[in-house]
This record gives sequence, structure tokens and C-alpha cells, in this order.
Amino acid sequence: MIRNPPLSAEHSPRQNHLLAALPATVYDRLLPHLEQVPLNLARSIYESGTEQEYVFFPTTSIVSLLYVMQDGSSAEIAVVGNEGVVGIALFMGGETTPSRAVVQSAGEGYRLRSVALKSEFGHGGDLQHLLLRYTQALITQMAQTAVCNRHHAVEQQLCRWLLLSLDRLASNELVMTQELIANMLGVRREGVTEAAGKLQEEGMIHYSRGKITVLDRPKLEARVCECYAVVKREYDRLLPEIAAA
Amino acid sequence: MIRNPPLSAEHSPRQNHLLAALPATVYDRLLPHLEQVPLNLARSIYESGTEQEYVFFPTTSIVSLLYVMQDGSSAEIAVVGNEGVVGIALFMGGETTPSRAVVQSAGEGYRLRSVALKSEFGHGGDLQHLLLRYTQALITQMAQTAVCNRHHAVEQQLCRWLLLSLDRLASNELVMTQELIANMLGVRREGVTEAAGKLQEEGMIHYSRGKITVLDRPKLEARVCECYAVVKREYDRLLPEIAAA
DNA sequence: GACAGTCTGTGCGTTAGCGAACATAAGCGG
DNA sequence: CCGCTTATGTTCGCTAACGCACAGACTGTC
Repeated sequence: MIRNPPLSAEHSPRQNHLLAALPATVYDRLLPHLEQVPLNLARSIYESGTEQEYVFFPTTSIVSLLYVMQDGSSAEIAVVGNEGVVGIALFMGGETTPSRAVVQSAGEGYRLRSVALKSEFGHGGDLQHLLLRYTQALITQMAQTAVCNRHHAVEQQLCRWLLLSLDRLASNELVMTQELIANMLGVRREGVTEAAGKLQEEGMIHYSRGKITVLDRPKLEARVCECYAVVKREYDRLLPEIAAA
Repeated sequence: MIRNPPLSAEHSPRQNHLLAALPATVYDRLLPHLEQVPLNLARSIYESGTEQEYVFFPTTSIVSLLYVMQDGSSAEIAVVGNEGVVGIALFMGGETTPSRAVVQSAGEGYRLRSVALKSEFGHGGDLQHLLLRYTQALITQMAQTAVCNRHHAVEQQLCRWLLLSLDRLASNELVMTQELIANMLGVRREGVTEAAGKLQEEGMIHYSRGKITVLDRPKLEARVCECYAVVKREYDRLLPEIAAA
């Protein structure tokens, strides 16, 4: 009773770790309502203050939650990949948020109608518990972003951003211009150029025209600020089902 | 069947707006388990990574959620007053968080045993919905803190901080040294001195030795960055029961 | 294979905030 | 009233990041 057969054979909702962590009974209830969607680069998942009809479970894509200010400058608040879900406002009861969500790295994902999610969430079972723990992990990420914004240099923030993105992808390659990274971090493009230049010089990464390859992850981890580890540890602690994957 | 009669006659759990927003039936179930506690300045409500036995509902006090880094520098992530509750990790399922919570403005509050809260929360009724909406508002505050840290000057952040604190107190007076404010904002004490000096010069506030009096709130609101309004609007939208109060 | 468009590198001057050191000043206890 | 403690004010040099301007360099297209 799968309404929407996968577009490509290898794709399955289970590639999203939250969905994968659900017991079969719950998963089977959701499955008929899950619809695979391509998430193109820069596609907006939701806008500030607008009601969403779906929540999204990324599988091979990454979505950024960011806030855009009146003067046009922006800052990333958190990032969501195959470990999470986009649209927590729906089950938290607020329906909308002041932030917006855009696809940062193109790929696939599954969407689920708000009503289906809310119905299952309302039962108070495994899905609810899982989503709430996920939300707490997301809160940690936001809090740590605030701290990192305050205290750490652009270069370290770039390391954090790279590692967080990497964790949410299968590959060690990111398709991302420095301009866009600057928007995410809320810094100047030149600042990213400079920081990325240093990392490249030291052999941690290689990039060219919108493609960043991470060459030496351990070195990157040695350079990053504590913020990355705090967030990672918290995701692993709160979602052990996912950490195993 | 009140086990802990109020220490002072005027005090009631209903002074906390979350508790006040509960329907009588739910409130009556919780009441026997609510215990009034004095929240002294700088008292720690919980520490990073430690399990909490209680959640706290401030009434006349303000609690700061902050993160302290390895090198000792710190940053406030959010602030909780009579509109909220301290200890969301308990009902979110994580039990602990990497942040710590300290009393920023002395006063009273009520504490509730974790088990009592979880039991009521597990019923999935009004308390759960209220707490989840509150949590979403708190998330907005954290996200906006991240943005504000990135883009706004110390002076504007100070305005935001003053207004957020003021909203959570009955009075227009804060007991708070510049040193402590600097810790909260994650900036230098001298930076606060300078910013506060300007605000005082322009007649918005008056302060002396750890006591800040807000003289002209409208002027302060004219000076603050958009972050304050975003957060306030979101609290009002998500918790209309409370906005009315 | 030339052109247009995009992405990246670089070099200014400017500024906010930092760190440290030190000077006043206001409250408090004896 | 004196002296100690704590809070606030002020200075100075320093640095990271900013805003702006422009120069390559790569890529896809006609």
C-alpha cells in the first residue's frame, strides 16, 4: 500500500534515521503517507510565519534553518539532515515559526502530511518521545550556535559548520559556494575565503568553485571549537538509536 | 490538601503564568505537589549534565539559562521568568542539558517533582500542549539570541536584555551589576559600562551599584534591535493565555 | 574559442570589541 | 568615621571582522 513508489530503487524512508528508529508498527502506520520529494538546492521548505502542510524528513539532503533580518543579513540557527525532521513547529503546537528553512545541499527527502504526523504524535507513543528528544537535541544545536557566534572566530565556525554538514551526508564532498556559507554563518564572503584558504593550505580541505572536499577530517576536528563536540555528544546521547547508524 | 502553605500570604502558584493558564482540574492535580521555594541570587537551579529532581516555575524571580565554556567565558541562551518553567529537559525526555540555569534576579518560585510533572505531561492533555508551546517560544528566544549575537552591537543587546528582563518582573527595577550583565551577554564588563553609560545619558535608565531603574521604556524600545520584538511577538502568539495577563 | 556570468582572491581603510591596567566612588562593617 | 570591598569609569594599544572595490580565474554557452 505504498502510494508513492521510490523514484530510485535505493531510496527508502528508512534512510532517515528518525524514521528508521521507529518500531515497525508505528513506521507501517506512517509509510502510506510518506511521499518522496526531490529537494533542490535553495528550495524553500517553509517561510517565516507561514503555515506548513508537511513536515520533511531529509534522507540525502541537508536543510538549513535560518533567520533573515530586516536589513537582509541572515544567520543559520541550525541544520537538519538525515538525522532529523524539518517542521517541528507543527507538533510543538505553534504551526509556524519566525525562521525559514532552505535546502542547503540538494538531495532527496520524504514529506508527511501535517495531519498524519499530528495524529500519530497525539497518541503519545514512540513517535512522540522520539520527536521530543530530537527537538531537545535541536535546541542544543541552537544554543551552541548562539554561544559560538558570540565567542569564536570565523575559522572555527567554518570548521564546525563543515563537520556538522559532513555528519549529515554520506559523502565527504559538499556542494556549496563560499558566498552561501557566508550567509549561513552570518559573516562576510571574504571572511570565508580567508578561513577556507587557511584550511586548504593546511591540507584539511580542497575546494573549487562551489565544491568543497574534506581531505583530512581528524585535522579538522582538531581545529574546531568545543561547540561541535557538545552538539554531537548531545545528539548521540539523546538519540542513541541514531548514533548507532 | 496543600502540603506547603505559602510563606507569604500574597504568594500563589498562579503568579506563574503557565500554571495560571491551566484549567482548574489540571491545576488542582498539580497543586498538592507544588512547593514554594525562595530563589536567591546566583543560586544554581541545575548544572550542565546533572539530572534534576524538580522543575521550577518562577513567580517573582528570573532565571538565566547559560552556557559556560571550557575557558570560563559564558553566554546566556535564554531567560525564564514568571511566564515559563525551568527544566524543559525533563519533559522533553533528555533529563539533562549541557547548559546551566542560575537565578539572575532573586525572588520566589515553585518547584514540582519531576515524576509529578512527567505523569501529568504523559496524559497528553492541556499541560502537555501548554508546555510544548512554551518550549517553542523558548526555542525562538534561543534562535534570536544566536542572531543577535552575530549581528548586533552591545548597546542594542543590552536594550534587548533589559526589556526581556523587565517583561518578566513586576517592577521597573533590576538588581544586577554590570559585571553580571556582561557575563550574560558574553561581552566585556567595560562594554556594558559604556553602553549603559550612553543609555543613562539619554535618560532611558538610571543605575548605581548593581541597581538599574528603567526610566523611559518607550525610548528603550525605540533603541532595541528587532530581536526583542520578534521574541515578544512569538511568546504572545504561542501563549495567548499569558499575553492577556 | 570568445564571451558572459559566476566564483574566488586580495588589498585597502574603518571600526567594534578585546585585554589589561589603573583611577575613582559608593556602600558596609567595625 | 575609617578603611575594606565591591562597583563603576577611563585609557591605550591591539585585533578580528567589516565594507568596498576590483582583479583574476574558472565554466558553460553560443
